[in-house]
Amino acid sequence: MAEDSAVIGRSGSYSTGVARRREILDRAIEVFAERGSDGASLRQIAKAIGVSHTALLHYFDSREQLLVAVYEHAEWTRGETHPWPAEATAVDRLVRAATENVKVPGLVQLYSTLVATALAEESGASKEFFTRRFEVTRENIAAWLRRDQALGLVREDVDADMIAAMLVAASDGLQTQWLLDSSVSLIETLRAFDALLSPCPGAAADRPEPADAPDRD
Amino acid sequence: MAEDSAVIGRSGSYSTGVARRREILDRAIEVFAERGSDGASLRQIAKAIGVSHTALLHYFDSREQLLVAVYEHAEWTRGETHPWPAEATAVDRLVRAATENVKVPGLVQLYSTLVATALAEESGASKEFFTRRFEVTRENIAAWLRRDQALGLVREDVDADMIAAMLVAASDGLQTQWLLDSSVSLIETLRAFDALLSPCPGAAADRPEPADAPDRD
DNA sequence: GTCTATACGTCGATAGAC
DNA sequence: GTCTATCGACGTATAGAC
Repeated sequence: MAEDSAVIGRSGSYSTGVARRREILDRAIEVFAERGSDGASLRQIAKAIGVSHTALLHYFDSREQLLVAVYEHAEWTRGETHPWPAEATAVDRLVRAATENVKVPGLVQLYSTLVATALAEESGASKEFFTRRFEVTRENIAAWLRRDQALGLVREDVDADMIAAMLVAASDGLQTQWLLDSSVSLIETLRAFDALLSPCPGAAADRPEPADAPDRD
Repeated sequence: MAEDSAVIGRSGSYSTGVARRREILDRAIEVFAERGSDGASLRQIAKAIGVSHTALLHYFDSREQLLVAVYEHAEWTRGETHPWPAEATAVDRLVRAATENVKVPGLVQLYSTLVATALAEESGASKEFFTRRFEVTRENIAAWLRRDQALGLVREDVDADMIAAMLVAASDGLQTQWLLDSSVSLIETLRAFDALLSPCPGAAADRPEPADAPDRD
């Protein structure tokens, strides 16, 4: 992920390892995007790439670690492209992420499968990855929420950390419901948080400044 | 589920089928509650019950249908016991359901696994069961929300059906996060919906009655 | 109807040859 | 680095005992 940028510029000889690893991940992402996580056995992924399934285990310790790496790589590849406008709110970011996710149902399926695996195991690659990932995601959203609060866009009588967990949960859960029944209005429902989180018009309101100076802690 | 009550009271001879089926489900629920969904292979469940694994397939068409039946039966068994106080709000009910769920992590794991399976398959028992289940759950919560709105407990500027989907999603997602990291305050975060959904103090407010007359449709 | 025994194909994983 | 061979466990199907 970050490590290879320090390696691939070298002589080109032993960089083939990480380059090949990346090729495998890129191709595996396509497999998931096209066929979903149904044909996701190690042997079927290997066949789609054109190698034996044991070859994959030379780059990844297990099937589970391969799948986690695929999801991580897909997320990273996608996140690289377009920057965020500075004025985007926390809900704005959730909405865009969800919009992009539903375009690739196979990856949402993969996400759901891996989270279920993480819940079921005593310990393992999935568990550690997703525990950490939820933690980071919650922290990011909480920071945006605090900025939104400082800007007067979000009511201040709620705890940003709790709302962050709630937003992540709602986003995940709504994507699940949407995949099962597309009549569930994913984006609209996420947008409903705008109304729930906006400061009440006649509220007490001893807000410090009208805008502009976010007092981050 | 409802069908057997019309059968088991009969002569007692051919009712042994559904009785045995029920025994299997009861024992399987214990297995999941004790060991989670890790040792959830057909063969391991059969061993815990004390029969060969093929015996299970005489009562259930496949492993997947057995697992769905286990979850359904566990949910039904639990729901039988205690009635709801009439004054409980939609959020109250979510909170109690979540409180009971986290007492049996194995069943939450099973739920998560089955939902992931439902998302991954083109069609199948899990997909149909959970699509329908989400639909029913959303409708129930939406009805409670509309009652809460009529009672003046929930703001009326939001759509009950959308909020229902949001509440189900948040509840599912928060249970997932809680299982991975118990520092996430599941109940408190669900309770935060009370503040988000309560009518704003100084809002426009052309509410019909102060309380007391829920106009159910 | 209830259940065991057996077999088939596939799975993730390992060991060792080239 | 990639292969073949092999392992035990899996879900499923079938035949037949009681």
